[in-house]
Amino acid sequence: MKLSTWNVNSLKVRLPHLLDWLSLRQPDVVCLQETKLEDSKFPYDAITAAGYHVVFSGQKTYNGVAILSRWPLQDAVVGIPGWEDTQQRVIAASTNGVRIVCVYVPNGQSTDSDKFQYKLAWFRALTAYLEKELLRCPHLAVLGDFNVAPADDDVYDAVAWGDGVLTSPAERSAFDVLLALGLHDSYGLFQKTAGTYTWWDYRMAAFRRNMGLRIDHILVTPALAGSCMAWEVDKMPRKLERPSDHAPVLVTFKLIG
DNA sequence: ATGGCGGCTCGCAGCCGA
Repeated sequence: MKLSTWNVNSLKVRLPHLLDWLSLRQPDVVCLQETKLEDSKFPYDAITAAGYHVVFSGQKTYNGVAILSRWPLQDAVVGIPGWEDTQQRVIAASTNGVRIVCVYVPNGQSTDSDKFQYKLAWFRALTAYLEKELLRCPHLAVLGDFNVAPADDDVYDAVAWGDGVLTSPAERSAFDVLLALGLHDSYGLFQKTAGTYTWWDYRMAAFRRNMGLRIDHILVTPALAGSCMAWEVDKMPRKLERPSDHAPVLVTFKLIG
């Protein structure tokens, strides 16, 4: 079973890349972020024609999330239940016995902004939500763009980034609190390689110079971690013309059944 | 090194992302 996550930065623009990538890599489950599409404009037909079931929640211009799966998707839940949010950043569903939670964590803009306070509040709400979900779902994975580089090794120049947004102690603490619920960052299950990133700025030839951050993550319960065989960031789509600034991340599981 | 890039919009400039 192969699970993946990809911030596509506009599904309208990136649909050809996505369809090519699905055909090439054949992931079983794909979580998408920043679709930037109203639900009425979601490319449902193209994705089902590619052999995937899909659930989605979007809005105009910003945000928007979706889950694609080879298997039927059941019990879809949009947003964080009981927590009001006008921004479409979370969708969850069950497929092939695994609870999938797709997240697009707020960016935060700068640590002294209102948007940063929203980011921290959002993390608290997500944590409370997942705490309950974990009680009933031993096979659960949280995939998405977390907008947090958990450690200095996840930043091409930790000194330059300092305590700013994406690397601040407050955000790293929020991320750690999430893991403390009983989730593993699947990247940490394997040998780490220096310079492993999932996002590169469009500017400054950042991708060519590997000036990136590891901010897209796949978190898994202990039951899933035990069958996790591989973690990978696929840099190929980042090399295409008009790429997303994020590359897809994949994990492979050896599951019974 | 946040500016350069690239997405979006009742667009032609400004907001937002990371």
